[in-house]
Amino acid sequence: MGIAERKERERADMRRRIVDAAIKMFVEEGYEKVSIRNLADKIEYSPATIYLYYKDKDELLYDVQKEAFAMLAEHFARNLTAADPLERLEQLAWAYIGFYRQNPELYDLMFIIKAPMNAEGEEEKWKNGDSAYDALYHLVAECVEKKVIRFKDPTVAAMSIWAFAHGLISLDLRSRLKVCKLPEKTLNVSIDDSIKAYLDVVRC
Amino acid sequence: MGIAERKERERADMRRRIVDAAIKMFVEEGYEKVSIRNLADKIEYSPATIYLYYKDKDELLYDVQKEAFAMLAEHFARNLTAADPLERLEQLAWAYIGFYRQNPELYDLMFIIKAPMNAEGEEEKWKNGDSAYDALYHLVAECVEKKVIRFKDPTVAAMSIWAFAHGLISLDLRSRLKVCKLPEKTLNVSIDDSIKAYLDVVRC
DNA sequence: CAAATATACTGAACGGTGTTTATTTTCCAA
DNA sequence: TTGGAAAATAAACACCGTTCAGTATATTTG
Repeated sequence: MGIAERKERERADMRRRIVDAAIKMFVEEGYEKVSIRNLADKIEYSPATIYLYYKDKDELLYDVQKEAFAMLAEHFARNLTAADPLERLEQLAWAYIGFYRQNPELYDLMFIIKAPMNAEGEEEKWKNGDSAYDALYHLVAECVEKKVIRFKDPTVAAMSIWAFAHGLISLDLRSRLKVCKLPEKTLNVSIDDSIKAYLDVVRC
Repeated sequence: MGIAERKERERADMRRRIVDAAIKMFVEEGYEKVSIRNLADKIEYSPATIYLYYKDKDELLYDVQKEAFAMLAEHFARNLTAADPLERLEQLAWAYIGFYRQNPELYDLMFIIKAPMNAEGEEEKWKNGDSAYDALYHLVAECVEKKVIRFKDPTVAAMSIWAFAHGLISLDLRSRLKVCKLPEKTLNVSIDDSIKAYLDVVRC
């Protein structure tokens, strides 16, 4: 009777193996190289086998995205140490951009690439981003309540702050900041300066 | 001797025909459907012919992107009417998001899709975005100079404001704002509210 | 005007993608 | 040991961007 349980365990193990290989490929070789065939090669199975464990590539990427968000959550936990909410908000901002700089390909999957959002049938939810957004929301809500930032509504504040950071990052990731005509060397500096300036503007 | 000129004109005409068809397909069918084969079908030539006029798809999309930026420039020209710089900055913000709502697929090509940035050899420039960025920069610089916004440095200010608007739009375009748990109906309202709140925060 | 050459175009192929199906191999219970 | 279920796969389908050999058309030359 332990057989059904073992089968289930083996199934979970295989899904783990697939997702782990995919994460590794994302980080080491980039999104473009993560094809079903390359992935199958990496885990030494045939491409068709992957479809016994995932209904399509979108569903697989949804799981990879989930893993990436778990990494972000851990990163936040390590870096959000201050007691003061405003200080913690600054730590959140730097942790966020720090995560992007360490894992640009994963950032892409989490916030830009369309594929993983096609999983989860019919606009139900998108649970993967919940933990990260909740962390932001509750922190921002505390800042609004204690009147340390110039926003009135916590939902609007959270959306705005997130949008600003994501906007900067995604323009950088897609080479659109070239237009600002800054020497390549000083571009990262300018991004950091923009974040500092934003925090100054937002602060009460 | 008019032959060389006519040949050149015919070549330009063909490139026009290709770009026009591509723009049409972008707007009507979306990025995914714009394949060389579909495009060739649309203009009633063989796929190989397109490669006589464009070295690869990236170069073609670069020209489509250029066309899209021309449309944005026209959109700005129609909507930036106020004399007061702060008021004009608000008009710019609403014109920007208005353009996105009218042409989400083109916005994608202009600011998110990687392909067109692979054209133009070796990190030379990215001229397509110049006119739009210049419009933003000069307006923001005027606002900084006249001390109507809470930024000190115009470059940082322009980057920040652009990043905020783009962040909001690109999160919306890629369905990441789902996480904010707002009824679909009120999501657009929230985006508008965020922009209004941002303008309030930025204003002196 | 005819022949030679340059130009414009295309059919077919190459190597890649995600995905499906028919078939084979492996495992486990009777 | 054998029959049937489960797991894995080889091969194919329908796409994709791109290249190349070959054909048809237009132009220049003798």
